[in-house]
Amino acid sequence: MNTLAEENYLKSIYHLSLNAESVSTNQMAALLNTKASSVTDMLKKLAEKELINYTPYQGVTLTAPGEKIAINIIRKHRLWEFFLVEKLNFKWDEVHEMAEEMEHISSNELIDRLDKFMGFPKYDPHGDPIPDCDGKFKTHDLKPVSAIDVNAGGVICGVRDHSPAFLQYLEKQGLTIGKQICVTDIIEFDRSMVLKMENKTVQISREVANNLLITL
Amino acid sequence: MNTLAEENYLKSIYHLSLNAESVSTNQMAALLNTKASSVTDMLKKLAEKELINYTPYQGVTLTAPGEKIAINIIRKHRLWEFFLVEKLNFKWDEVHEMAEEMEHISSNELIDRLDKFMGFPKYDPHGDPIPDCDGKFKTHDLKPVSAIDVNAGGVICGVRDHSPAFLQYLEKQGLTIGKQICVTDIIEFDRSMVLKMENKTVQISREVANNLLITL
DNA sequence: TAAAAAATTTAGACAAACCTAAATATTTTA
DNA sequence: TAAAATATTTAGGTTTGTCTAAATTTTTTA
Ligand SMILES: [Mn+2]
Ligand SMILES: [Mn+2]
Ligand SMILES: [Mn+2]
Ligand SMILES: [Mn+2]
Repeated sequence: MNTLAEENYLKSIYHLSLNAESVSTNQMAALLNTKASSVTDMLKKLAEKELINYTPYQGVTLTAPGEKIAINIIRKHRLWEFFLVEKLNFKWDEVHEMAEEMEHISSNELIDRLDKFMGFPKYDPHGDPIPDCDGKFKTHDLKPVSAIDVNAGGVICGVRDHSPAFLQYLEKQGLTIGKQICVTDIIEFDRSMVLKMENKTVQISREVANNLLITL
Repeated sequence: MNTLAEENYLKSIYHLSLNAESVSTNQMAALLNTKASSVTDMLKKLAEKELINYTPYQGVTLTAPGEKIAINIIRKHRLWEFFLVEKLNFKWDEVHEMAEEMEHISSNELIDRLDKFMGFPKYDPHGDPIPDCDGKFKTHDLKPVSAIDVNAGGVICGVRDHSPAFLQYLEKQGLTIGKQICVTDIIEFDRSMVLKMENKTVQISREVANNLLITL
């Protein structure tokens, strides 16, 4: 099928496309921890296979077949993360690197059975939606905590930053998926936010508030 | 750590070493579906890393570190096969290729937790022993059915041939791991064997008898 | 035990996926 | 709107793991 490198490039293009019309060479190089010239080489190869639309200097978008492959990789990534947390008791900050490897196991039959084995979960441990075997999924409508006002609140349903450092911090504060929060104050000096939770109050920086997502 | 190709070579050397003092270049080329010259290149590389003992023209053996790596790959292979059969309901003839990929997932913590999740199984779906996290395992003392006499018998505990064709054939005849059998007759003409099982009788060729293993 | 046959290694290439440095195109800014 | 700055591509290499063809070593056989 496709090589591991090709799969990682397609997945990166998909992720970066969520925040912009088209994706630039440098964006990809930064995300993939590689050099712009290496990205250009791969873009030519993916364009040759008609998995991306590529015009030199103008950035790239996925074609329909390219997007299908990208979504399938993401499906595998998230299902394996769910497995690692729910069945093998890993913490949500420990699973990403393992899933980066496991997402390349090729069998679709395997992943469909894994999906069934776990009861067709809809969201991964970080709150991200898991595409079904046809690539369909719905995102709930999320807002960063930083975007809501005093006395408003909601349920924590996702994170923007998936780094272990951030996830560990949230865990320690009890700010995990499914928790109800309410903003009780915004400190004028640095715009940090005071959150009321079921049985305690925590104060988070603007930076943290930007990366913590809730549903209203 | 080691590349996927290196791991596959080490594993092959381990498997071939079970039937001979040292392993030849051509044996490896046949098993790995590659050319002898490619094998020579890799042997130099593995010798450089001190994972094998290699004298040109004289074949190879694993060093202690090389064997440790090989056994760990085999541990992963067999645990994933067990998972696929016991948890995802694959048949024993369907899992080998998937496990060939999964055995290269690098995390040992993952495999140790998988082991625990499944209750520390001792044998894989084909009857092969699963090394524990220290690389230790014991093989039960097996004989091919072809080596036993009329009126002798035992319990099916392994296979020598892991091909889907052979495994499917055994499945169809009910000759699966754990079944009790007894040799009731050996046909003089072609030395095929008649086996009595719990509630039926089957006749198998010499070829099949050579590849079916039992404990006495 | 010397030739023939077989096994193995060496030499020289190639594709994939990277890299650095140089060239070129695009965008920003004065 | 022309420099300057930035982004991207091209040119030329490297490493890994493969290949074919040729050379060499070992084993078999007559
Ligand atoms: Mn992840
Ligand atoms: Mn995730
Ligand atoms: Mn197997
Ligand atoms: Mn097996």
